[in-house]
Amino acid sequence: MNNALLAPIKCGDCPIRHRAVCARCDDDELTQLESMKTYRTFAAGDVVLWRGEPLEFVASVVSGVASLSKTMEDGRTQMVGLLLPSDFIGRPGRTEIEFDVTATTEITLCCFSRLPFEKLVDRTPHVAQRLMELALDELDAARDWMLLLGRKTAREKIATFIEMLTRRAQLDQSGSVEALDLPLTRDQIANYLGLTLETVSRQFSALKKDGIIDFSDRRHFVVNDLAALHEETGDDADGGILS
Amino acid sequence: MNNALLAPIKCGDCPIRHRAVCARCDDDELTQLESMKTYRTFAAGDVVLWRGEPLEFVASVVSGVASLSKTMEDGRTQMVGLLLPSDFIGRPGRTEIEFDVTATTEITLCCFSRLPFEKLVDRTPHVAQRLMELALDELDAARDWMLLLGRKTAREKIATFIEMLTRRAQLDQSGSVEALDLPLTRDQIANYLGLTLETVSRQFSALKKDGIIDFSDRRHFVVNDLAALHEETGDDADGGILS
DNA sequence: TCATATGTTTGATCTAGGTCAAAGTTTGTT
DNA sequence: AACAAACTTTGACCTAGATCAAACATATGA
Repeated sequence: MNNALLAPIKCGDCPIRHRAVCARCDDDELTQLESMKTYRTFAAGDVVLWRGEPLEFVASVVSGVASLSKTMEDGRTQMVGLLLPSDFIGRPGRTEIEFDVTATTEITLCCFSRLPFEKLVDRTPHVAQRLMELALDELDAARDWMLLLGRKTAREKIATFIEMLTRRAQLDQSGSVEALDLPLTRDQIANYLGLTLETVSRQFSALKKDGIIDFSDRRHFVVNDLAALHEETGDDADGGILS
Repeated sequence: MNNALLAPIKCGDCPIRHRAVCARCDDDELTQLESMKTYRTFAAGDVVLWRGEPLEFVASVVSGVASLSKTMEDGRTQMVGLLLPSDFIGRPGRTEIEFDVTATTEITLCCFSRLPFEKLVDRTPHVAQRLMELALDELDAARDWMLLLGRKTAREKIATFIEMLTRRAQLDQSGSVEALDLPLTRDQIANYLGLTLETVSRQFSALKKDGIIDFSDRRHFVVNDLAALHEETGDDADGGILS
């Protein structure tokens, strides 16, 4: 199978590459997708989807960041995923989700109505194949995170998180060396890493004191030494966390 | 779509229902599957697949239990999944895995060579659909486990684990009330739950002291009070962990 | 501009679960 | 039966990270 043909492509005027769509889609398919496309914007803090709510659309993140999270009865919450630009929301064949999706920054989604989209998927096996790819990528990411949650120290967790944000930013913005956006509050980061917000703050301070990162303000950081940062993640040389 | 048609069915003389195969498979497809089927048995402790090793086969677990695990350079390990009878091993479109698969008890797999199986999948969209279902189930299970690893106490983790084993046993053996098999050592359970083996042992002792479970020997337990056990899991009434 | 709300940092203290150590159990082997 | 290897339990102690508390920033709005 030709991998180039499976590479994600741009779709209309979206600034991102839709991972669910690829160069094997013919013009007719792309036109159909284009015609069912609508944009939706949510403010930081808005809930995009509640757990158990019927799914009306699938979507790609065009800009901004959203979180997937699970909450226990007593309020303890754990993020189970982060949606960054170009990530896909949708579960082929499922009509609901079992976690909340919340915008952590202002976010714009490129939405496709679920039913027409699924009909298109049923007719086009290579799109179905691509969605399977995405599901397996998410599964790999979830399992990497299980290792992080179960076995890493607070410092390793923070280093892994910053490295992941840096990698993603490099992928998307092709290597700008400016300060990067920290799209979550300390509290949200804590919920992502299985820590408390105080521990997150302390570890940020420690990494800063050690000269590995710097903060221009509390929502923007710079990595001074990527190799040193990687050393702190606990992952082996080639790097465990991807996507 | 008719759900009954998507229910897993028995395949030849396997004592389990293959989740990857369903009643929509026609006789021709079933015959093809039957012809590419081989059984493999591994002793407790054997590695079924190493991380990074090319996948030669996909398989269903017929009997016994295997674990999926990730290991850090310094030896810390975290299980990222358990394979119980009827579970499926295989990643459509992927040629390798990024975790180790190890038999934790003697295990028998019903294997299908990967390439012929994938060709069959490509020809039969409903099997592809079913594999997508399985991937999404795994993803849901992984995310439930992320909540467990990130936010639950040792006691809640142990209770959740025992409840999960009990649920699965009820599903498979239709409600026998005898002692259930504990298919992992204390050390393996610790690696599954993000704990140490000593903590696992102490929590087992505590639950026993509280009359919630009993041990006939160290590899067999009885749940005296399922409702009380559920109370200890931290999950809400309807129960979070499925699979 | 001041006031109030929302985040963040830092310090002091506490504790769940880890670590270290030793004694029991079970299982398999000769 | 006796020994060894593997696994489990229990106790004593320790520590990473949680909890509690207070000061400090930064933003929003009247």
